[in-house]
Amino acid sequence: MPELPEVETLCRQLKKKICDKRILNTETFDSKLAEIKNMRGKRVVAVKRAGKTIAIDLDDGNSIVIHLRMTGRLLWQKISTMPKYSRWKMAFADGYIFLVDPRRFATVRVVRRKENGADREIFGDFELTELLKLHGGRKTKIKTLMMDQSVVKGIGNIYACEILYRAGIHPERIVATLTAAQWRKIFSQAKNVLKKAIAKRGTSISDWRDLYGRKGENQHQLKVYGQEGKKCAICGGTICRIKLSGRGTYLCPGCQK
DNA sequence: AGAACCGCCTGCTTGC
DNA sequence: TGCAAGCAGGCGGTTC
Repeated sequence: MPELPEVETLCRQLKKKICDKRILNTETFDSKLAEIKNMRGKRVVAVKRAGKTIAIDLDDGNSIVIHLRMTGRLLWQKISTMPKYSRWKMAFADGYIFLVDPRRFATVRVVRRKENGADREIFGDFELTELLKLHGGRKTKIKTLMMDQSVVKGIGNIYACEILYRAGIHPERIVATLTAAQWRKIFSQAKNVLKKAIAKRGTSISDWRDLYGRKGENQHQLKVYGQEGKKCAICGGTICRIKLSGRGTYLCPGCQK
């Protein structure tokens, strides 16, 4: 599922591919997306990521805001042949971008653009002291807090597991009981893990592909996610899987207390 | 207010 | 082999 590194990968590729280009046409193939107007004639002026959402800024002051949710993909093709599970497409002079999504969870909206800063962005205006002031006393579990997009944007299930493993903290740890040192560890590992995943063009554990249909390379860096039953690289213990508010969660019981 | 739960979806896996 | 049930999960909305 696309999280911050995957969406960042797509945005960088989109920027190179469609910036300053005119949209010749758009077309919807899914009744759930019937509301989207035709963006014919609009020129792309910027492509920006905010958390897990992609914003394609247009020259008329509107933005096409895309959220891929679980199984959504954006795919560049030179030919107009529709890939399986296509739900929407944009046509450019030199090719097409298809929104491909078998589960139909992905959303596309056209909104009036408002200048919003990099608030709650882990590589933006994010500040640990501010987060602690707002949420430091919460009774919820740390993994749940990390995945709450209103707290910090971009972290999903895979990276939450990987960050907490590297920080040596149990996903069910209650937020209010974390020490200052542990908070710093989580924050620095979050930046570290996400930065490395961006460099590897994302994690293709199931169906993530980039704009050109290629897999990422970060799945080879995973230490706990999907590694149930395997040996922990640090302590030699066995990686286990638990359910945390309905979501599959991977950890090393030896390293994460 | 804050935490937990539900529904949206459909391909894939599991079990009989 | 075939078919049904169960599973996966981000996020907005609802409930407790």
